[in-house]
Amino acid sequence: MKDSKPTSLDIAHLAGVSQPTVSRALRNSPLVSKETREKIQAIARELNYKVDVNASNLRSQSTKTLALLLCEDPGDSMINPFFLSMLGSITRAAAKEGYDLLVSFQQLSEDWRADYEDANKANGIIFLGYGDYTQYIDRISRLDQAGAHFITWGPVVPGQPGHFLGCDNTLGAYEATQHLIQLGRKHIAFIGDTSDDCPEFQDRYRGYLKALSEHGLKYNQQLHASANSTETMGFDATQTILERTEPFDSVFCCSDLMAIGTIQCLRENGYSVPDDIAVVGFDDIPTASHMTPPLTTVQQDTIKAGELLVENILSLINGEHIESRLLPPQLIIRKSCGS
Amino acid sequence: MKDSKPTSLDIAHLAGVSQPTVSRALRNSPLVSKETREKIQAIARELNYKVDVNASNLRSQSTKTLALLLCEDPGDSMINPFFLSMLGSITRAAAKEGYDLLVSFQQLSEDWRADYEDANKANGIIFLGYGDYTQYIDRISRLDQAGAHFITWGPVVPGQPGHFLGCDNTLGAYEATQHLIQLGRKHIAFIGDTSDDCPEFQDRYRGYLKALSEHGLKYNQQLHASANSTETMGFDATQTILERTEPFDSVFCCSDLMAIGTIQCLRENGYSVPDDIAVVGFDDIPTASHMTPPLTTVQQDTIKAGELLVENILSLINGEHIESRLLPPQLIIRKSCGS
DNA sequence: TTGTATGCGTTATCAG
DNA sequence: CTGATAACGCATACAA
Repeated sequence: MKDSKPTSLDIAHLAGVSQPTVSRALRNSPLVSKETREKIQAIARELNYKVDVNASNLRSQSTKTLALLLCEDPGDSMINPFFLSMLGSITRAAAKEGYDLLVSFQQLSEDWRADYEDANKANGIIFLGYGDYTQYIDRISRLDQAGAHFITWGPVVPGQPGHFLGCDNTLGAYEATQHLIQLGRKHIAFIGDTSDDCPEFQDRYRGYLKALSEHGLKYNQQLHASANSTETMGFDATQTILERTEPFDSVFCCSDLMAIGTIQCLRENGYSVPDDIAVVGFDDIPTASHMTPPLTTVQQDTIKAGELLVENILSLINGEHIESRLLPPQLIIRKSCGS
Repeated sequence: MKDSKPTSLDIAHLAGVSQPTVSRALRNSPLVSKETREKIQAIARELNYKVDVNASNLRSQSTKTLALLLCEDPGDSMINPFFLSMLGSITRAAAKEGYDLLVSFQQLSEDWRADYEDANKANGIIFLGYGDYTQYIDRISRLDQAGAHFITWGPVVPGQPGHFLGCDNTLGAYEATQHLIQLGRKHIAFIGDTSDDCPEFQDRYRGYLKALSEHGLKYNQQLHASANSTETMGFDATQTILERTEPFDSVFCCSDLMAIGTIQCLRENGYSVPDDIAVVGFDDIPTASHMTPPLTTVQQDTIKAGELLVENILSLINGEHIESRLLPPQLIIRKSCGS
C-alpha cells in the first residue's frame, strides 16, 4: 500500500494496450502475441502486480477456494493429530491444484454459520471429523438441496446425502484383531463408542466382531467400553473394564489417542504391555512409533486421502460424477502386541 | 444452486425498497427503520440469502480474511503438534472476530507463491514456524516494504522487519534447567539446533547457559548436539551424545518432539528415565502428559498466543501501533525428571 | 491478434 | 430515514 495498488488498467496504460489484453496476457492466453504478452508480464512483475481475487472471482463467479470443516469440537483440548495430518495433506493437495483452503473448526455449540455462508466463499466443502456427522445431518441435507459441492471423509452413512471418501475401517479392524488372535490372544477388549454418532467406530467394531467369530472366539460384553477419541477417554474406558474384573489379554482401541490412554492406564495398574496385555490402535499418528512400547496400529494413508478428497471435490465442482470409495488400510506391526 | 442465487436486488424488489436499503438493513445499520429492517431480514432469511463476499470485498476493499503461513517444511512427515495447536487457537480467535482463515504451508522448495499473492487475498498474515525465518527474510522484507500487515510468531530477530509475538524462550529454558539443577543433576545435555536458522532455540540455549552459570556449573560442549524438532532428530542427537561416552545425568530438549526421541533412544540404550537420566522438553504438546514417564516440559499458552496474534494483526490492519512482546512460559513438572 | 462495451453484486456517496 | 447513481477491478462476448 505504498502507492495505491496497481490494476490491470494501469498496466494497460503503461503498455499501451487495452485492459482486457492485459488480463489475457497475464492468464497466459495464447490469444495474445508472445511479444505483447512478455511486455505486459514484465511490467506486471515490475509493479508487483497481482490479480485482485475478489474482482476476479466476482466476475468469473468462482472462488478457487475450498473450505475444510473440521467437525470435531476439541473444546480447549487438542485436535486429533490424525485430522491435523489430513489437514496438512489436503492443504498441499489443494495448493497443487491452485486452490486455497479456508479452514474452520465446527464447534458443536456454535451458531449455524459456516453452512451456506461458507458455500458462498468456497467452491466446495470437505467435511472432516470422527464421523459424528449425525449431528450435522440437517445442515448437510440443506447443503445438498442447495446443490452445494461437498464431500465427507468417513464411512458411507445410509440416509445421509452426499459423497464419501473413507478408509476401509472394517477391514482395518478385522486385520488388527486377527493379528492379536494369531499371536494367541483370546480375550480381546474393545474400546470405542459404537453408537450411531460414530459410524467409523461402528465399522471398526464390525471388523472386530467378524475376526472374533471367524476364529471361533465369542464376544464378551464385559470387555467392551465406550469412549471417544481422546487419551483421557481411553484411560477411563480401560479403567472401567479393569474394574469389571473380567480377565483379558489384549485391547483393540478405535484410535491411537485412546490407545495412549489405555497403555498409561494399564501401566498404572501394574500391567505390562505387551507381556500381560497387548494393545493395538488405529490411525498411526506420528507418536505411535515413538511410544513405549511402539504401537501396533492400522495406518490410514493420509497423503493419498488428502489428494483424493481434493481431486474428488474438484470433479464435483466440474460437474462430473464421482463414486464414494474406501481406501485400503495397512496394519503396522510394532511391539505393543509382543511377537 | 437450485434457482440462481438470490441477490440484494431481488430482495429489494420483493420488499419494495431500493437495493442499497437492503444492503444497509442486512448490515444492521441504524440508519434503517426497525420496521423495514426486520421486513428485509425476514425476506433474506426466507430466501436464504447470503451476501456475496467477493462483491462485498471488492467494493469495500477489504477481505475479512487472515492468512496463516506455516513456515515449516514437513516434507511428508508430520507437522509439529505445537503448531497445529496454535493453528487451532488462531482459527478460533479469528472466527470470533468474524475473520476467515486461509491456511497455507510454506514449503521451502516451492516457488514464490503465497507472498504478495496472499497479501491480496487476506488483510493480514500470520507467520508461524520454528523460527527459521532467516530463509524467508527476503520475502518478508518485500512484504514489509509493500506495507503489508503481518506478524511473526517467535523471538524478536534483530534486523528482521515486522512485528513479533513469542514466548519467553530464554526464561522457559532457564526455569527448566534450574529445575534439573535443583533436583541435583549436574551434567545436563542440550539438544537443539542453535544456529541462526533457529532463533527460538538460540534463546532457549541462552536460558540453559544462564542457569548453568548461575549455579556454578560449566558448559560442556560434548553434551551438546544439534537437532531440529522431530522425534527422529532427537533420537539421533541423543545417540550422538551417548557415543561420545561423556557421562551425563539429564537432558534439556528444545522441543517435546525431540524429547520423545531422546527418551526412546535412552531406553533402547538401557538407561532408565528418570532414574538414570532425567529429561525435560519444551512446548507441552498433548502427548507429553501421556508418555511414559510423563514429560516435564515448558508450556506455551497456545490459546492466549492465538488470541493475541489475531488481536495484534487486527490492530495492525486498523492502522494501530503494536508492540512486540513475549508471553510467559510455565514449567509443567511431571515425572520425567524424578522428584 | 486486439479493442470496445458491458456486467458480476455489493457498498459508498451523494442528494432528497 | 431512503433512493438514485456510481464505482470496485476484472473477465466475457463480440466486433474489428
